[in-house]
Amino acid sequence: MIDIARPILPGPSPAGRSCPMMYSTTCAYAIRAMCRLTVIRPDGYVRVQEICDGSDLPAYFVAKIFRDLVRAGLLTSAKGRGGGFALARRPKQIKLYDIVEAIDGIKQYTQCVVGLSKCDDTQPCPQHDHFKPVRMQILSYLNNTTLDQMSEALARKLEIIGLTLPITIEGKS
Amino acid sequence: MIDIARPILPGPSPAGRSCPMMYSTTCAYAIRAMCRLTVIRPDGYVRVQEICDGSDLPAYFVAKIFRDLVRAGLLTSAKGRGGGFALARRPKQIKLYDIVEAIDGIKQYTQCVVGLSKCDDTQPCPQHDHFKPVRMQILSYLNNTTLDQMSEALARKLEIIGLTLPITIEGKS
DNA sequence: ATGCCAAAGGATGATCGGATCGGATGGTCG
DNA sequence: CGACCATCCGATCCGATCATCCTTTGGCAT
Repeated sequence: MIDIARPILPGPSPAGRSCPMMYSTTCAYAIRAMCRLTVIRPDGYVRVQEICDGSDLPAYFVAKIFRDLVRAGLLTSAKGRGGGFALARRPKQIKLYDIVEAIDGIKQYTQCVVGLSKCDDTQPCPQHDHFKPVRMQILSYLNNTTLDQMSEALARKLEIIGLTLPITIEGKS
Repeated sequence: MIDIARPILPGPSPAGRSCPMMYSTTCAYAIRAMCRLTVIRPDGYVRVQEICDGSDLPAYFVAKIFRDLVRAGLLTSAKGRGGGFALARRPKQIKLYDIVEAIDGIKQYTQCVVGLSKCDDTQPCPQHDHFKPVRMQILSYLNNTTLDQMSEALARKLEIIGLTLPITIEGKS
C-alpha cells in the first residue's frame, strides 16, 4: 500500500496554521483524485473507491468533491453497475486552473494578498504592487499545467518506485 | 473613516472558499497591523487601539496576535501610560518572511503543494517539479520584502487618497 | 502611595472548512 | 421485472480558526 502521509499535520505548532499555501485541503484532494482517475482510466468511468484505494484520500469526501466537479463540467458521472466518474474532456484539455476555479474559486488570485477587497482603487494595500509578478507567475502556472502533464508525472513516479494503481479495465479490483 | 472591506466575503460562493491565497486571515491582520504601526510611529510605542482605529482591524484580536509577535521577537511591549507595542528592530530589518514565519509558519512553503509530506523522496506528487520555480519566487518575495518597504507603500497610498493615520506623538487620539 | 492606563492571559462563543453517514435516486444487468 | 450497484443529496459531527470579553498584572505619572 502507498504510505502517503496526511496533508498537513495539525500538531502543536507554536507557529503554524494548517492553512495550505495555495490550495485548500479540499482542492488538493480534487487535484490528486483527478490525477489518479486519469492514470487509472483516462477515458472511462472509475469508481470513487477504486481511486481512493491505496491512498489516504477519504472516499466519502472525494465523492462529494467530485459531485462539485460534475456540476462544474469537469467530470461526468454514471450510476449503477459499470458507473463512476469520468473526465468530461481529454486530460490535455483540463487545466489545473479549471480545477482550482471549480473548488477554491479564483477570487483569491485576483484579490489583494492581504485581503483588502479594493486595494487597487482607493484602498491602501502595503504590498499590492510588489506582489503582482508573483501573482502573475502563479496564474501562469495554473493555466499552463494540464491534467495530462500531472497524471503523466504521477504515473512516472509510481513506476519508478515500483507501485501501480489498480488499473482495471472492465474488471473488478 | 476608512471604508476597508472585510478580508474575503463569505458570500454564497458557488465555488470559493474563504481561504486566502497565501496568508491566513490572522497573518494578513498581522501584516496590516504592523504596517500601520510603522507608519504611525516606527520607533516608539503605539497602542493597539490607535492602530486599529479607522480600519476594519479587530482590536481585541490584533492585541492577541501582537502577543504572539512579541514572543516571536518581532515586537516589544510596554504596559501602562505611554505604553503599547513597538517594533523590536528597525523596519528595514523586518522581513515579510519573519511575520509569516511567526504566524503561519513556513512549513507550507517547503512542503508539497498538494499536501504530500514527502513527495520529493519516494512519494509521488503530480506537480512537485513544475511548481518548484513558483515556490522559489514566493520565498524570494517573502525574503526580499521588508516592513520598511510595505509601510512606505502604505504611507504613500494613504497620502494619495488624502487620508492620514492618527499620527500622534505624546498626544492622545 | 495611589490612581489611571495598557498589555497579558484565560475563558468563552461564533463560524467555517473538513469529513462522515444514511437514505434517496436512478441506471445496469441478469 | 427485480436485484444490485454507484452516484446523489441532505443532515450532521468535529476540530481549528476567528473573534470577543473580562479579569489580572504591571508600569507610569501625579
